[in-house]
Amino acid sequence: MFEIFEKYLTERIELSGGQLSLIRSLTAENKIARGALILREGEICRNIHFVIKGLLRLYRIDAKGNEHILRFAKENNWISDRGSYLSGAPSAANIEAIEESIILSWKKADFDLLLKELPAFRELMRSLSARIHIANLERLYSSISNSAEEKYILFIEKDRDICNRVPLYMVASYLGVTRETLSRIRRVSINK
Amino acid sequence: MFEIFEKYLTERIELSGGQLSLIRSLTAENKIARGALILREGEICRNIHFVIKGLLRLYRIDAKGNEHILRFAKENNWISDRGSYLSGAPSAANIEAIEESIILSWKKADFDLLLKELPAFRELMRSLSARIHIANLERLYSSISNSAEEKYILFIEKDRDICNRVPLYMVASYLGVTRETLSRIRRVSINK
DNA sequence: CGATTCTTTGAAAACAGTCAATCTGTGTGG
DNA sequence: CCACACAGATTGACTGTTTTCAAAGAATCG
Repeated sequence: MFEIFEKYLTERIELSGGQLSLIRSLTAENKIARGALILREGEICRNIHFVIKGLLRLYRIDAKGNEHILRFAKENNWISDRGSYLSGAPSAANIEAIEESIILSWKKADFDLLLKELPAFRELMRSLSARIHIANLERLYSSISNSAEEKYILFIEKDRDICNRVPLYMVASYLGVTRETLSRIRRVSINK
Repeated sequence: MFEIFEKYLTERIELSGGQLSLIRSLTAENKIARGALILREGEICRNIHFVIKGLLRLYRIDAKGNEHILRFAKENNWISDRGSYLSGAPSAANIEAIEESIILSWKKADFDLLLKELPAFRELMRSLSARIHIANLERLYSSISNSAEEKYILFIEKDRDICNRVPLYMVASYLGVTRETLSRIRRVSINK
């Protein structure tokens, strides 16, 4: 499965055989069962992950016991709780596999080594990080400026694939509305 | 005014006199009148700014003509439309001085040069960028999981200073509610 | 003081949440 | 192959929250 990641990398940056071997030598591969957690609230996020296959969600549980999904991660996406990963503080979030998934994982120390040794890799991470930052701002904007229905429509347009792969109550949780509200929005939207 | 920025820098990273001179030589200082825009919707954001004094806001105007504030920037904060700045695409946002402000500005090419030449500076920017990323995620979480009143309370706790310096309708716009709603929330909150 | 900008209020309508019940589809064990 | 259990989705009735629109009250500033 490392080959898929190798392809991901070489399509984006130039790496020598030796550099690829270095990366490979620090990479762990894991199969995650549907419903299993790779990060649990209260734990420190000590790894960064890359999704080879499958779909995961990062979510928190609020004081009332409601789940709120902050992000989905599918094939070719990176995932971790960045706050906890960088600060070493306990995470407030859970990361769960929605589908049976295959992921690659790196310990923070190893990943830092890669960033240090491989400028191109570091640059790739930086540009990804900028893109994610911008995407988050867009989502924030959508969340303060759009109605629930508009947010739903934007979400299908932007992430149709994810929308089709997760149950509707997770879409609702991602959008910040109840499942019932989403259900009613859809009833109306479909008749348009 | 560069001295204030110099202090900001030297409190955070080590820089030689020569390096500071290099930075200074590429820095432009500007005074912005209250209400003036330093970025207008449709323009490309070609500069990055550092606020020495004053307060600015970055906002967008939606299809119905409503303003939505994505962020405030006060003393010692950086501001630009990162999406437009990095991609060169026209910006969807405006940046306006809420108070008369003094800012330092760098052209993208010059700023890139500084990032390239000064590893410590680059590292500082990277860590700031990570912090902003995390703060944005928190805000997104708050926006999907909290009621309007909870968001308001969080905002005063976290940004009391800004809250006191801007008109309430801007707080409302930042929180994603109407001014009337914020007014009613406050009436209730104050009696608690 | 007068003009402008900002804030508050009221009443009605639109929107979203809650709770309880029902419906649908899927898969498992008998 | 059927029946049942289970997870997910929908519906209805009700409640609560937020918006909208229009008007009136502060506050600020030249």
